[in-house]
Amino acid sequence: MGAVERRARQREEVRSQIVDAARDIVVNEGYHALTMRRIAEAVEYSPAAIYQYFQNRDAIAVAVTSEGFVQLLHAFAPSRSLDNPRARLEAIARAYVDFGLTNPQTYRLMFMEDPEITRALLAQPDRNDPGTQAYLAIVEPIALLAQQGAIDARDDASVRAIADTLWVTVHGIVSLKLTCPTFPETPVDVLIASAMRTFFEGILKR
Amino acid sequence: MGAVERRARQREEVRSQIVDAARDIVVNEGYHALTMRRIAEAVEYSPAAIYQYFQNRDAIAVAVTSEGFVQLLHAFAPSRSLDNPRARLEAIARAYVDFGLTNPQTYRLMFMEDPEITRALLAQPDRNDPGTQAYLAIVEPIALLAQQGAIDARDDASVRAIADTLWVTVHGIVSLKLTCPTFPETPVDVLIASAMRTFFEGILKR
DNA sequence: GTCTATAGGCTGATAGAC
DNA sequence: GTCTATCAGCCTATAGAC
Repeated sequence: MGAVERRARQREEVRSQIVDAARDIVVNEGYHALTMRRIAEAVEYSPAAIYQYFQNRDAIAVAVTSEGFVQLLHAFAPSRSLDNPRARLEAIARAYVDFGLTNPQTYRLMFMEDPEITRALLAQPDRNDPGTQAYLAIVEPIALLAQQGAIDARDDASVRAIADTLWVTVHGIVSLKLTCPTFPETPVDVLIASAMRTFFEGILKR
Repeated sequence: MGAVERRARQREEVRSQIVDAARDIVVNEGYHALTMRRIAEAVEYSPAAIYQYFQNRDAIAVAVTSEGFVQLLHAFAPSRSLDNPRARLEAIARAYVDFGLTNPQTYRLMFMEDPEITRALLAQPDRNDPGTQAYLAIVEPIALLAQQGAIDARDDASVRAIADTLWVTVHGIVSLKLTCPTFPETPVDVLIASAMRTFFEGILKR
């Protein structure tokens, strides 16, 4: 026993060192700085060696982005204990914006940079990937509100339309602030409060 | 008369040929393809000659982006004839999303790529640049609604907070669709209808 | 003003030795 | 598996001839 498993383990070890190094480069210098040479330098291998572990640079970028979705899902964890669906949604929305603003380069990679990378992780029908899980964390409380009759949403598509409305709002806050930090001038906490208030006033029946 | 003015005119002519070529490259291939060599090839000059007209590549990118803001402002023009502030806002919001989706590479350059380029055009106190004009096109109808007592907005900052809420919403729709064209699945016309309905239900007093 | 030539970098990816 | 060496490009920007 052992030799095969040990080698597989060592291989995984090196792979994760590569992804760790790549993540550090992206976080500190942005996606544009993610080159095979820089990664190789960081893990103290030759650039050629990296290709034994990843087919190309894109595959490494996808691995880093995938980690980002895991982190985002983790950022949602505390909110999930809230029973009240509105409170949960609001906590998730704030966690989302907070995640994006505190991990700007990761967020850019996940949602603003290369559609191919984003598609590789979000466009799959697989309902167990972290990206879809994060999405469902938004959909579920909305479905609950619909069930309770608190909002108007006859079918599944209507529930998802409202969830997507919330998603584009928080994504809009993050992505605009990342590219235009000073204009518009509304501070981000005021902006998110206004957006949340407007959203709930807009969807809740009265 | 003549010699000095003619040279200035010719100079402007070449400058605008350069910007036109740069815009075509961005529109057809994206910002990453905007290189001095490609621009020079398109205008049939040597790369070195371009530096007689622009200090560097960034200055050309700023000029292209600036044109984008002019185009955006033009896209708003038809909406401005609408007297009803809500109808005007809704028309502007739809024009905004339409502009972003039909000019994806220009939109990326304006709002999703390089914060330096965006700042060069948006962060100035100058209230006459097209970017600020476009922003004011959103602020004004909101101020009107506030004046009419249709919404709750005591002061200027509150008006701007609501305007910014609308802006991040439409920006969120465009920028998410540009990077994730297929996920979320809500079609863009349904999404914008939901977002507009939610926004107005959310801000209008009843 | 415009050119050629070039400095001085950078990139992803691969062949072939060990 | 890992290396060195290299292919085959790409880039911005400038010096200096004309």
